[in-house]
This record gives sequence, structure tokens and C-alpha cells, in this order.
Amino acid sequence: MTAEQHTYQDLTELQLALMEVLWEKGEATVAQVHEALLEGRGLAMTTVATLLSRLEKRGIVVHRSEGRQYVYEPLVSRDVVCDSMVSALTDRLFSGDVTALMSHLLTASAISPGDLARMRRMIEQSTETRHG
Amino acid sequence: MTAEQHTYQDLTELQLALMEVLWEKGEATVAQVHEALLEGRGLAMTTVATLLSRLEKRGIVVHRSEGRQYVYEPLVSRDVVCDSMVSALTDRLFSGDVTALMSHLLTASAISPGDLARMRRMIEQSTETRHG
DNA sequence: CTTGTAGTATTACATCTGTCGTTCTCCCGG
DNA sequence: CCGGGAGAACGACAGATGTAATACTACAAG
Repeated sequence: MTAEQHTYQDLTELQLALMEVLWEKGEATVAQVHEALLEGRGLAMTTVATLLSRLEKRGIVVHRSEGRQYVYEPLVSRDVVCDSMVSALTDRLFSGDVTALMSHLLTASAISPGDLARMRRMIEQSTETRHG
Repeated sequence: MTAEQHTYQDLTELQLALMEVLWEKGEATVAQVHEALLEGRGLAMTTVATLLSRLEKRGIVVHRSEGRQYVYEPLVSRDVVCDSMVSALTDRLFSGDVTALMSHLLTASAISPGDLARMRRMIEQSTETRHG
């Protein structure tokens, strides 16, 4: 019922920010990623390059040369990363019990009545879909 | 609607394991924590001590002396940490949108029909509670 | 008073992450 | 053919984490 121990593809906030750019654009040069992250986050170009190359070492992105620039491209989809990170959290915090996470979500103070309603609708839909 | 930027109390798997022991026992000596973690994780006593003292430096636990042993005690509740970590994930991955997390949970392959049913029940209850 | 010992304090080291500065290289304009 | 740039490559450094060996201290037994 619960998962084996895969190795999670856990990304930090910053790494995620880089990936977000790649996911959105499909692929991007270092300069493009740099520019996309400029507002709100003043990183040097070399910083971005370093981060990207580290991500590549981890097998999360690849690059090819285009002229004398590098074009990076994601190797894992956003969905896979989401899955991985949510699973990691669920495992660490709730022993892999998704319903426990849900329960937490429902009782957490951060949730609004509107959210609740929306969630209920989701669940209903989801149930219908499954029943076919 | 979405959260401000608090500083998350994000703990790693290992740190969480230590905390778990403290939360469960209420308080514990280094040796007790060490013993509790022994099976499944062969850590040296000094390692546990180091970890604990680092946790203290971060203000997550405190210790008092009892004889010549240290008794550690959590300063933050499990619930607060859960909140914090779930929020962090929600923010990073879904821009703080809890319903998006929910949605992900519902469509993730890891979920079983049983889970789904249980969740629906939860939502219903939760809705009633709020209304009633 | 001496010593063994339990238990803490200190130091150490590798890896990962965030963040660059500096250097190297190669192509374009003159 | 040469110098200036644009970018990539390399190396650095600090802080966090995982992991532990070693040093120190104070008490209990003799």
C-alpha cells in the first residue's frame, strides 16, 4: 500500500525556480533563464550557469550547444517533480498516508471555506470519473 | 489569499526523525534518542548529540541538565512543523494554492479508491463542522 | 587521591547549496 | 592578423547537513 524507498527528486526553492523557467519555455539559454529570474531575484549570470550545470550533473536537465551558447532543456516533467516532492513530504510527515495529509490540509487554519467547497467539488468529480 | 513569506521551519528527514522521538516521549536524553533511532539507522551517540545541539541552536529544542546528562525537549509542536512544511511545499510547488495541491493529490497515481472514499468522507465532515 | 567511565564539548571532514570572481576561448570587426 | 567581447569553464568560499573521532570533565569506586 505504501511506497518503497525510491530516491526522491527533491528540489530547493531556487532550483525549482530555474526549472519553472525551463518548463514554461520548453528550453532556454542561460541568458534567458537569467533574465527570467532577474526581477525579484538578483542573480549573477554565472550563478545561473552554475546552478544549471549542477542540475545537469544531477540528471534533471540537459544542454546542447547552439552557437556559443548553451540551451538547457528539462529532462523531468513538472508533474514528476511534483509527484516526487509531494510523496517525499507525505512519507516524511505522514508515513506515506495521503489521507493524513488531506486531513491536515482540511484542519489547517490556512484553508478558507471557499477552498473547502472547491475541494469538495473536486472530490466529487474525481469520484465520478473513477466510477466511470 | 496566499501566504506572506514567513520563514519556514523546514526539517530534513533525519532532523524529523529526532524530533519525532522527542514529540513522542515529550522529552528525552541523548541516550534515549540514540537508542530510539538505533534500529534502522545506525548512528553514533556523538552524532545524535551533535544533531540535537544543532537543533537547539536553531531554536527548535532546548535542553536542561539532569545529573550529567542532557534532557532535550521540543520547542515547537509537531503540528506547527507540519503546517510549516506543508505550507512551504504548497507555496513552492503550487504558488500557495491549497486546492492545487488537493487536485494533485486526487490525480496522482499513488492514490487508491479507498483513499478517495476516505477523503470524501473527511471533506463532508469538515464541511458539516464548519457549517454547524 | 587516583582512575575508570559515562557523557558532553570540540574538532573534523565530505557533500550540497547559494553565490560569485576570474580565467579561458573563440568569433567578429577592423 | 589582432584585439575586444560574449559566454562558458573553473575555482572559491560560506553555511547547512550527515557523520563521527577525539578530547575533556566530573563523579563513583577504591
